[in-house]
Amino acid sequence: MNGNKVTLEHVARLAGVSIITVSKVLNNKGRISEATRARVLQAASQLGYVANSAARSLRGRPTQILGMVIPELVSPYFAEVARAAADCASQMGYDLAVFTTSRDPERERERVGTLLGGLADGLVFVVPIGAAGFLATLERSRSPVVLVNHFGTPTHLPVVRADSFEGSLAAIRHLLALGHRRIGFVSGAAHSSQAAERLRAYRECMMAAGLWDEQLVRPGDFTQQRGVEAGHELLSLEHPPTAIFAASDLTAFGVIAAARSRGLQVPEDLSVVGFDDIPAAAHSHPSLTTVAHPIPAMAQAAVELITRAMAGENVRDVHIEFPSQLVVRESCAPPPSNNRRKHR
Amino acid sequence: MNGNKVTLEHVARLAGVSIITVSKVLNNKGRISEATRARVLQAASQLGYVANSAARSLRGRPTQILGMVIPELVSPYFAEVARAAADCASQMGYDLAVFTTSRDPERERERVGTLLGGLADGLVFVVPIGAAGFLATLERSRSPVVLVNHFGTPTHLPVVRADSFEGSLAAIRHLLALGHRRIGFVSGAAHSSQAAERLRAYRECMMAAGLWDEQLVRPGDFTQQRGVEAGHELLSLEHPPTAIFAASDLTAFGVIAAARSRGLQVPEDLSVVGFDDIPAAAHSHPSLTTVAHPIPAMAQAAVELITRAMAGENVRDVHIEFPSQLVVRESCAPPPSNNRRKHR
DNA sequence: GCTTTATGAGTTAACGTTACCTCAACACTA
DNA sequence: TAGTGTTGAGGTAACGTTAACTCATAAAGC
Repeated sequence: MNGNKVTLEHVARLAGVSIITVSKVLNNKGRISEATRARVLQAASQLGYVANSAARSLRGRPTQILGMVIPELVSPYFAEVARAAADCASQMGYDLAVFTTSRDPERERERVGTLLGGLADGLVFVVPIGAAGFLATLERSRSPVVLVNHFGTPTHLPVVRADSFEGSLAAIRHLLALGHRRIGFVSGAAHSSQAAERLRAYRECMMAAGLWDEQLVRPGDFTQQRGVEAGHELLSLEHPPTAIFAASDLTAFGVIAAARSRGLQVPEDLSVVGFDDIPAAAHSHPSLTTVAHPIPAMAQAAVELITRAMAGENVRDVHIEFPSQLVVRESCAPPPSNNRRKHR
Repeated sequence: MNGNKVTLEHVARLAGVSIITVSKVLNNKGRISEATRARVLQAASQLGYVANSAARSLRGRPTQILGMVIPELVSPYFAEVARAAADCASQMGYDLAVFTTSRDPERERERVGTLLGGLADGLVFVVPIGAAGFLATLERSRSPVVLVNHFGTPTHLPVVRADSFEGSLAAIRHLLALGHRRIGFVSGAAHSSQAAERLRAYRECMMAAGLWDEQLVRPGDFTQQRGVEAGHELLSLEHPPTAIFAASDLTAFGVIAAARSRGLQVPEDLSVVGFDDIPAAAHSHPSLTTVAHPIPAMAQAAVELITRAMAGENVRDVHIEFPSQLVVRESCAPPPSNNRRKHR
């Protein structure tokens, strides 16, 4: 692997001193004569010595590193969370080590272990899916951990999360208020608890309004590609929807692309609502009506919680929930049938 | 810090076996009776045991982790690089540990040490600024390292980078071809070698055309906020520019915002070119003409190089340069004075 | 009944680093 | 001169884990 690992011993031998002396020089500890110091530094530099942090952390030095385990960085939502957390951590004098797990539970467990086993002083765990047994283990280990967006099994671990239900409800009600009656839904990835919340809000609202139609719900996976496909599926229905609520902004962009390729105008012929409020949502044309999580505030809360936990404060059962909020922009309008009636 | 660290010893004591036996059970090595195995697993689970990866890596096990050291995740450019690399790494069976350094050279050195010192099998180092002595050290250490976007001191370490000069040249020539004569420039952060390349292209091109005017160059820092300020500065000049080339897309958005707040239309009254081609550039209104780095290809190349290096292949002096490319969209048009002349 | 073999468990040592201690040499004070 | 303090260096042990051994015990083969 690593051609020739340079250790303290190599440096010590070259400088003609003991290992301990080298360690002291490099850590600025103890009293060392200028001559020795110079010789050691010269030797270390010559050999390209880099301290082995695994060994160092094994000796119990705090690392000033916060760990973050997150499913992926590919989706803008997670990228934003990582960004915001890195920002907060940096402001508090910590560095953030971000690990992606590709949603593989085994890997997740490993990465969490890597981080808590000496590498990081604390851990922010962005939970993709309720890993019940794992969380219980984590809980018992009493390591400084904060869960972000955990919706599954109840836990005593501190949790920071954003509501998806209320915001989704607001989105559907917004469409209903505009006069829409056939409202399609493209869901998020099957394993996501956030996706489940969004679907639940859609279902409850539509059922309460007596507008529920199973045909109007299409499975999705948060991606733009799937948005295109699902958009075509919905718009090919005998009674196509006049509005579509997508479980992510990317999916919403896909739906819009599908609509355009069929000659439909957004929002004149089709209203579209997304979820996430990624930066592109504000810059797109038309700008996208969407539901926003307050990501910076969430990251701030998570980092603050973890530092409090590391300081020894008891944060058991601290649960902080942030509201989601409908951001009305340009991608929604009254349904075309209403307009026609008006014009006649 | 960590309330009660659970080690193999604790598990062993509870299960009534030796430390080694526990290690064997948890690693599926050696021959263990079913009864013992069950007891050990039960004890480990009960105590919430998580292996200390520092100790483990100290014993020389490969970690299947690639390290990435990157200045920050806040700017979309770096976020995209991290995303793309995580994607590639994941496809090759590795996880990516992303470290941000806030551009602090001391931290940078530390993080690189952390990663190479046992945590990661290899390192992708996204270089913010030429840290000459550090790179020499790294080079001598013979660790598997790939530099991304290194432009400073020559090195034998493998380098993957994207050109900024040619793309910037193309951007300025595009504006010249449209008829612009007064072209403003908002530079990137002072310490960035990429920013320097962009400025160099602007200067050489404008000087060659006999259009150089120092007033037209404003210092920037890649941010949107600074784009707003610099935009106002440039548009307040006695002879304001009819086009502005910004060293980043965010800055370009800032310039556009400044122009709008002064009642100017883009691109009718002011043409704007950005740099980076962040996702929002395609979705903005008007969509942004910009210069793109082929980030996915770069990430792919970097990850491939690092895996080759880890496999023992000699990658000394391998330098791969990707071209930057002008992406023409809607934010540029002929200057208004030209139109007037035509109309008269 | 004795050797061979399989099985399950434990021992030892080492990875690279650092906290804590010891120790030699020398320069002061009383 | 003896005692005290300062300076510079080295020694020992420990962090948690695991590879390579060793060693009992019991089953199988002759």
